[in-house]
Amino acid sequence: MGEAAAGERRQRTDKQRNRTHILEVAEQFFTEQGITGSLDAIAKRAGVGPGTLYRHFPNREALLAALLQARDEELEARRVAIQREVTDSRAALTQWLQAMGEWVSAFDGLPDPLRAALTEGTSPLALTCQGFVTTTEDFLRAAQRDGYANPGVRGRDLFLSTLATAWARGAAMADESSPDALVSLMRTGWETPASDEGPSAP
Amino acid sequence: MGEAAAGERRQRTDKQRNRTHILEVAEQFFTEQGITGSLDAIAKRAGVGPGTLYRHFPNREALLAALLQARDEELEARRVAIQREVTDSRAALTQWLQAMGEWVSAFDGLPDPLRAALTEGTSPLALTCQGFVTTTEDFLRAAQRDGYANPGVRGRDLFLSTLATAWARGAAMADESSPDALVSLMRTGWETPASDEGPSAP
Amino acid sequence: MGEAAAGERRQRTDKQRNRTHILEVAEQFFTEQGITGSLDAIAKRAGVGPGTLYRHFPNREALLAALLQARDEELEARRVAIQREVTDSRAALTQWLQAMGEWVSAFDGLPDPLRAALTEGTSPLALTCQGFVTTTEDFLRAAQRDGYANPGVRGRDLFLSTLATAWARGAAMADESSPDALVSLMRTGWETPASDEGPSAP
Amino acid sequence: MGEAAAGERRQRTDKQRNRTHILEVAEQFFTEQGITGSLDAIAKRAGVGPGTLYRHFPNREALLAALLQARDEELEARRVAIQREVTDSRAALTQWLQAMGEWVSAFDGLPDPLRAALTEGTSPLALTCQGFVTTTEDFLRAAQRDGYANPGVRGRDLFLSTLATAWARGAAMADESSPDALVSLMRTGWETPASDEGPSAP
DNA sequence: GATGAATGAGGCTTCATTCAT
DNA sequence: CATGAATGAAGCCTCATTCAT
Repeated sequence: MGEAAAGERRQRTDKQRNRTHILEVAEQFFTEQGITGSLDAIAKRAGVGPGTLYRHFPNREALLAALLQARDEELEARRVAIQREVTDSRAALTQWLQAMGEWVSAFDGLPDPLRAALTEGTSPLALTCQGFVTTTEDFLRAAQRDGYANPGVRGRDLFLSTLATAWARGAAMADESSPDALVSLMRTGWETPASDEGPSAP
Repeated sequence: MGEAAAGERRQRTDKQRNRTHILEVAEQFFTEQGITGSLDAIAKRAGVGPGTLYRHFPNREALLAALLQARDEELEARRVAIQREVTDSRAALTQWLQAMGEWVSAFDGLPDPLRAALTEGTSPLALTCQGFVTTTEDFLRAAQRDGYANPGVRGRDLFLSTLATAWARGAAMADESSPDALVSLMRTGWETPASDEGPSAP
Repeated sequence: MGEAAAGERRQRTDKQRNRTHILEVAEQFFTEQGITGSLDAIAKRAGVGPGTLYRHFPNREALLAALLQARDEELEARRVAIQREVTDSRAALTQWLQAMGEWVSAFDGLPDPLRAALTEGTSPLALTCQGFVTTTEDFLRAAQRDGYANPGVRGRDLFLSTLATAWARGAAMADESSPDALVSLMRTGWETPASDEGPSAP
Repeated sequence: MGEAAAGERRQRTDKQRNRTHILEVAEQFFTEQGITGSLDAIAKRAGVGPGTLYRHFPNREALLAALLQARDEELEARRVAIQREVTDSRAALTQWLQAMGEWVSAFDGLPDPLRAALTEGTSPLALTCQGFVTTTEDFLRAAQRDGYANPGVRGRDLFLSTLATAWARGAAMADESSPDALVSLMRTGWETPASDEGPSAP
């Protein structure tokens, strides 16, 4: 218990540095093994006791949230860039969806807790999700206003669809073309645009 | 064949009965608790030892595969009915996608192993998946031939998309409109059909 | 997980023998360390995996109950002997209380779960407790009928008091005379019998 | 002493204030949750670091001892009142025992460390216990001198018995009559006063 | 073929205690 | 002196899988 080898005790490093280090390790770990890997293993790899990990991040979701927050800034920057540089609201929405799609594909298994957070609200990830939905709504609204996007579509649906697409991409998608196919499906659907008359020759 | 010893036949009968019973129990169990519950619990509920379960189905996927195969007949019947009764290839594809969507939503969590089976091929579920893809291709080909479906779309993509939609539906989707929204998204996409000219203001 | 070193796998011994062995080990362990020792440690000492211990005894109380059941027979024999051989109902009650007192002092800390079981009823120990109360009531009733025991006293109180006395005895009672003192206190109280007149000088 | 630096005095004052606050919080905490709760939780609730708690009270027993010492004054007052106002030594002893019984029931689980302290002597609670024993001896001696209490009884036994009774009362004693029953048992015992002859009708 | 006992790694979590700052 | 991050042993429990009977 308390009588741990005192000599071996890791010097108290700067808390922030430690936290950062854990995050780095977790990032790598999740990248390799997906987000369901053991937290203890992360602690071990980071060279800290499980209690330390627990102190910083009381559960997997909290760790995940912290991890994603760091990446958030990147995405935020991308969002700003799109809004600033892409004047075409259709292209803007497309690019935003792609950026978001990449983001939620960061780790294998990530879409699952995000989906859960979307509906449960109690998760630390809920805020992140909400932000995504809101931003998507912004882009979508512009596209709809310009007649580029179907009026019935909601931002939330697009986010969920993006999650689903990322989920489908999964860990190892042997078929490289599928990811794009799904994105494209989400964009144009499988149905040919309804022209006034029926198909050419039934 | 016919002259098999009575004892052997009796055994076979028992074994078959056992297998069937396990499947029934598993079906109920998975329906209630999702597909990630403990196999031991299923064995216990079925009144057999875990070894027996294991003998029939060496792992969770095998059990799942057998379970789905049993349900297959229902879906197969639906497929036949669609092909026989629905002459419009677009409606046929739509109905098939819906049927498939319901099917892969049978148990909470089912889309995950199905996706895995789609890419790994070694899974006992792979065959099932392949059957879906093939059937989807059939319907899709007809719709494409009639000009109802975009030519670039592949059966595999539609199946994967159906899986993704089922995944998004998930266990508890508070927002009831989302499932339909996703299906519709998959069908028509978010983008407005490209008319000849661009939107009012590019 | 499942890929445990197969060669080292302990041969499946007779289940009963194994169970008995665990009980023996637990008995010794609890005797040494009190009943709050780690169950994992018991498993380890018994040379079985924690799962095995858990299979036989799903929790500490169950293990305890099994352990006590074995001792129960001994106590039961003692009860029968007292009832058969001790004609004096006062002596009989006294002896029974002593026997019970020894029984509940079997392990350090045992009185705690027994007390809990007495009030909660859901514990596997509840039955045991109830049996004690009932038997105590039998002896007590006889003593009361013969005018040896105060009418207001209830069997349940005597059992609880016996528990409390055992608790007080605790692990290490340096003062050897205290246990007896408490028993005697429970028997005669601290107050001098109320004679007709008050004391000599108030 | 008087010429101590102002800074030092300020520190001392702060420290004292801190200590007092911790005690208040601990009192409430133990009252709510029993004495086995986590010390960290107390520190947190008190708004100090665990190190601070530890500095003031090197372990749970020390904290408890300090806590009880604070409550001691109340009991002490009660003792004085009894000694001053209750002239009947029997009533005095009774009242003291009751006061003490209430005192040791202050927190759920308190009797355990007190018992330990009684036998181990090294505990910070030992002094408190010793005080109780001594006071009990005083009251008891008077009662014995007046012929109200049995000569063989010792103060220590009465204290231990009081502890045991408090333990039996425990957290949730469904049966409301038991506590009183035990107290009364301790007072008069279960046995009818030994008259010269045997019982009325054997 | 059926059984179900056994396995045991490994997940999560808690918390008394230390000690750098 | 106060702080609170860090420690890490240790507890509990689960469950896929094996294999003697």
